[in-house]
Amino acid sequence: MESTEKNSNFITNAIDQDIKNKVYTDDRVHTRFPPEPNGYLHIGHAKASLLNFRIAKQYNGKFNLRFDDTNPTKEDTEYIDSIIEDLSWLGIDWEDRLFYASSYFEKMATYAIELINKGLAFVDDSTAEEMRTQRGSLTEAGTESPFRNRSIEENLQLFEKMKAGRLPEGSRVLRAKIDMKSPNMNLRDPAIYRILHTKHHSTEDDWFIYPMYDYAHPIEDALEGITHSLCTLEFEDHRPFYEWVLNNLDDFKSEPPRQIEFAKLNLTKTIVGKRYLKQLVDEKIVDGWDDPRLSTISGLRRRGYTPEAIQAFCEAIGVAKTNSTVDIAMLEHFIRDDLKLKAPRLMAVMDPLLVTITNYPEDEVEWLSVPLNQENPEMGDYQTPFSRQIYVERSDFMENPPKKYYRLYPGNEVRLRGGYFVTCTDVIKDSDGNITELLCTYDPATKSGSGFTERKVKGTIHWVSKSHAKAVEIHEYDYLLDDAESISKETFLSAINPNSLKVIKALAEPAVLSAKAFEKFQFIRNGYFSADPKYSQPEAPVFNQIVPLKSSWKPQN
RNA sequence: AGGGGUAUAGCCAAGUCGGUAAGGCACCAGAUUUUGAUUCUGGCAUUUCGUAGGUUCGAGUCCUGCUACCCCUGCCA
Repeated sequence: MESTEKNSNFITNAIDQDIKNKVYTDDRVHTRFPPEPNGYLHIGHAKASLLNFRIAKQYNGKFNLRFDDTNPTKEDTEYIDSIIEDLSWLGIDWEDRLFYASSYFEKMATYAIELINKGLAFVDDSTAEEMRTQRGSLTEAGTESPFRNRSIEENLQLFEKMKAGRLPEGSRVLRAKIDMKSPNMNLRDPAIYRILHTKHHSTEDDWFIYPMYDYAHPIEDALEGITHSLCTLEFEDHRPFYEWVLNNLDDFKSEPPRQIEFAKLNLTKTIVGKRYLKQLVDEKIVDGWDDPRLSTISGLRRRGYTPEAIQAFCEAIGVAKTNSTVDIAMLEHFIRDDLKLKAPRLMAVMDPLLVTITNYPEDEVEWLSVPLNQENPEMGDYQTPFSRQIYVERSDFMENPPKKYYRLYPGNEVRLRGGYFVTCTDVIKDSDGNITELLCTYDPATKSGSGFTERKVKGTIHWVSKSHAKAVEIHEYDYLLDDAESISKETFLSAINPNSLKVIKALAEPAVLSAKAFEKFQFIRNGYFSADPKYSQPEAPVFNQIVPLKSSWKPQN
């Protein structure tokens, strides 16, 4: 259910202050998540969107979804669809508040004219290179554009021509007139409108000019009545301009939104960040945006992660201003935790070794009744077939076991989960010395559920009846990257783990065959698995390993 | 003439007015266990909060100086 106590963080502290100071009418809180539809969402977006959504909820406020579609050269409706799908799946609810920055284009242009009329914006003919030179450097002041002091009248006329599409792309730009000597580069007369004769996915051919993010964003926020505009750390330097825009526009004098910045999410052993994910997709290093190895929302979903696990993870990592890298083990913890009671627990053998139970009748088949999830009795029992020949995991037998090896070895007795105790009597090898089969005997008195308590056994292993075993393809994943500190976002491509996908032909008990896409199981002692939506066929599921089970078993000497 | 940020355990992270370092992950013990899982119990910052000083009865919190790391010179967001 609901977590009883919310962790406080610097953002809720700031909101609490605003409430104390009565900054916003009725102590209202209104947040938003403003993705640009130019790619797929990843776990970092999950953090940001859930943060905004939760804060709104926590203060009985409102939350908007807004597509920041101000750059038609990069954006596409494909991304809009995927973003809506991913956010819905994550459990985020924007009710009827789905907005597009592009629907404010007319108003933004009107506000630009207001700035021109106030002498706060001018049309610049300088080329991009000239502007770069004018801007100065981090340690040197910039110089003013020769077009900076055009008359308001001329600026108005030129801006109108830009807007009407009568000026070529890139030929002019509308700039805010602030301070070329500012130590903050973002205040050195930033461009607020550029000419782009590109078809926009939504406004199509209506516009020839498009607003820049720094200009558009405060207006979008203010128009929607946003109170707390949460964004990532790299925008800290942009905040003064955000405030400049709102301060200089008459409509936004009262209760302007407040920008608060937080740190992006990084994860160990993988890469987060749209730009890098796109590289992996474009260079076909992975199987599309929803490759189960990626940190995209669609990838995590396909891998088998649940919204609940991602929500719990995002809550647990908190939010702060420290640049940090969260251990991927934390993400894995939350999917195990979520699936623990939800997933039926069945048996599948990844690397089969044949076992013949020599004292078990040739043609007999017993249907054993086994709980689907011992920790969740409500799930009930199911039937699984047992017979004279079974497969066990090759790693569950050792001819010369180390100390504290509880599994099968010559002379040792183990429990077959849901079945009987068996004792290994013989090892059969081929001419090369490879083990091809084990001979065991079973004790009929030890049947599961019979109440047998006379002796105990240290090890319980999983198995599958040979004649009932179904071949099932398993995709087992390793991390995309090492944990090495030497890996940076610039060099990560060369550090990609070439063996991150391992395809296994496993043998599973019959019950798994009916698995539908996204259906999840625990394969006992192996981990959590989810039926892949792309490769699974009716009665022939392909499973993605979501995460292995934890194990404290370490072979010693 | 540079500016803006951040430093609390292996990893996240809380720490209102200065009052004697939450929680989670990971890890380590032990108990339970028909999964070496789960569950449970205990351990895990007192030459301690990047560092050196200062103020104070008392400092992670206040002051001063250092250091390290991140961000900023798109007509991207």
